Amino acid sequence: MKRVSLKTIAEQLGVSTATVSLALSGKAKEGRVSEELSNKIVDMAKELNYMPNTLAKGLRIGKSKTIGLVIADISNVFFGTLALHIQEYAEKEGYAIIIVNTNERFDKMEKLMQLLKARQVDGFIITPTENSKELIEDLIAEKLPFVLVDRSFPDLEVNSVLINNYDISYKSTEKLIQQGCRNIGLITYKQNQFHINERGRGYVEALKDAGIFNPENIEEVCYDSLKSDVDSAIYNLINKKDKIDGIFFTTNSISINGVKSLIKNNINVPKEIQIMCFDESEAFYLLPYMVPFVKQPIEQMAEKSMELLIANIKMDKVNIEIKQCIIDAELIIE
Amino acid sequence: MKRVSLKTIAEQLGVSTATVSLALSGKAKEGRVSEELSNKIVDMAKELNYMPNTLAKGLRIGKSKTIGLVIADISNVFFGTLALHIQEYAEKEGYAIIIVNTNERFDKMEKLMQLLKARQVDGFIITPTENSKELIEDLIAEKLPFVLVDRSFPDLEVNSVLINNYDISYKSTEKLIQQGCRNIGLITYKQNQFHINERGRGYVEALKDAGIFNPENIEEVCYDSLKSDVDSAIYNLINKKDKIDGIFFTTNSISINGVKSLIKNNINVPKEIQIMCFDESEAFYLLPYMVPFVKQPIEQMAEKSMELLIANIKMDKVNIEIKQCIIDAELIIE
DNA sequence: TTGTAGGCGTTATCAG
DNA sequence: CTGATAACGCCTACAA
Repeated sequence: MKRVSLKTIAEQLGVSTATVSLALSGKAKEGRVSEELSNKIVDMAKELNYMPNTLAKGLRIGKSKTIGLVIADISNVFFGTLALHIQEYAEKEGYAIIIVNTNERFDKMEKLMQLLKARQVDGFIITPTENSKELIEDLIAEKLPFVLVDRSFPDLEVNSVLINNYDISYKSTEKLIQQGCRNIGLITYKQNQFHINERGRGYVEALKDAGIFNPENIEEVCYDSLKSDVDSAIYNLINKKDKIDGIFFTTNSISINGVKSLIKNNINVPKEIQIMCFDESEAFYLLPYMVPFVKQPIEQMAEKSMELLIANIKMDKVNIEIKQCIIDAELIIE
Repeated sequence: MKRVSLKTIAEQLGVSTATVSLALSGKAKEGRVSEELSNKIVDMAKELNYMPNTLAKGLRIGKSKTIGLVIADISNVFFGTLALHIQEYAEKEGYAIIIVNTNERFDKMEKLMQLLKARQVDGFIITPTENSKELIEDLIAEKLPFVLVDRSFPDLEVNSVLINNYDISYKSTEKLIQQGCRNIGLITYKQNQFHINERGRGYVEALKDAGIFNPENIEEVCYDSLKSDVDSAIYNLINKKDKIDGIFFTTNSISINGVKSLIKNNINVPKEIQIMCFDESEAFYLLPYMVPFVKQPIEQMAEKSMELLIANIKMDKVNIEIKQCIIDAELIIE
């Protein structure tokens, strides 16, 4: 049972493939094919269950109608949700999504970008790994359309969709202060990514503005040994001689582990220590107290990313317009 | 800046594209191209940063080296983790993954399957939506390679990778009985999917074998109104005149919501009511007691699925061998 | 209004 | 050992 192609239909009807192509791509209306013939062709296509070969089409018109989605880890709920919405918007626009996971590793990202290029993706949506600026610069040099989401490089003029990391972190820390905290700790990643650093900066500035900043209250953890690092961080914070009364966590993974660790240490939240988390977690709803958190507008981020990317793809590598979008996150304290 | 193709290299070197193709696909060794020329070609390819066009290759050889992954909801951790591992195994084998989300809806699944077929995917890995048997039968009729994961249709002879749903559910319920429960409730989906029904059956049989089955202890909830349905289910269970002393939840989403609801109702777990959940959740680790759960071997499921699928793809639509794999889940009670 | 022909980038076949 | 040439399925000038 061979696949049915334009040729199959053409042969059945004794017409040329060109005519069939025109009829099926709706160009009959433009007076290119008679209505009668056009109808016959459409009927036959349906009868044979014809399905255009996207590969051939892509080869011919130089567009694969495919977008490469490069993320750190699709099993992380934040990225999973982002991917879900990106896929849905993409589908609406006729694009398919090829997903790849970098696991936060530069070498994987490099390899996977090559793979996606070889597949002639029309564009990329990327949450870049630490220190991957050069890979992004490659894209610019090659004039390939792309959008960075969630993360970016401050000194690179590229399309990006971010949240207001600094502001929302400032606001979160300020909230802790308003609620009476005077000695607030921070647990963040030891790394070099702009979006994370901005969160830390928001924390620092809020405390400085309140005149209660203490650099010793900052704990850094590593992605690869997260659990134990967070445990030590919490240990350090709760055993300071100046008693800590608040903690700001800069990512969802740190938040979950931090809360877990506080519970393990029998810390009474929020009486002894008040907290402020990044990202929602269903886990929080199992606790007897409301866990305040920064809610990222994931769906809008997905929508905006697709919008920017498709706009860029459409203007076809010429006259590329750069847009840096900031979408406000929301502080949920109920 | 035009893309570099075989032709570009051929022109630079004054040889034919055929020779370039042979050299680059490593067929020089087979004595088809002189080592000297072959080296020159490889060097030039590197210099020009040549990248084969997967679309063209796919068109030519009739294989896209792409696999369609059809799942319910990539933002669900279970599917996210599955997707992560599937992508990694696929990558190792030179395949890319196009992910689509059905949101458990038949019409979406139908549409998305068409989309994937048009993209000439070489095979499918599918977690089929309820009542989607006919779509699977279409695949069989079209002789397209595929594997069902997590879910299947018992009366269909197809490749599938499942867990031992009946056994592990029997075992879980039995465990509750051993721990002293005598009046055990069930919360499950009101639906028609084999894997879920098997979990229910395990529960029923374990109770029957112990002589303590009571059909009134079964509560059914709907996917579309999960939260409120689970709340009512819990309400019903805890207000029975024959006091419930144990509950078995058949999926991860039901488990989380169930636990949440028990907490809201100030039920003392496990003193008043012991529970048994499906799938791990980081949420469980925030609770002051160990939440027992059924741990699915997600990575092995991913590996096995890819293995089966690739084996099927390789034997090229002829002599298709069907394999139904059951991988044992594990009861984690610490 | 319809058909012919060429080409997108590859690979496979067959000569030379 | 190397090179023409055809073909994969589709689109699109251009010709008829």
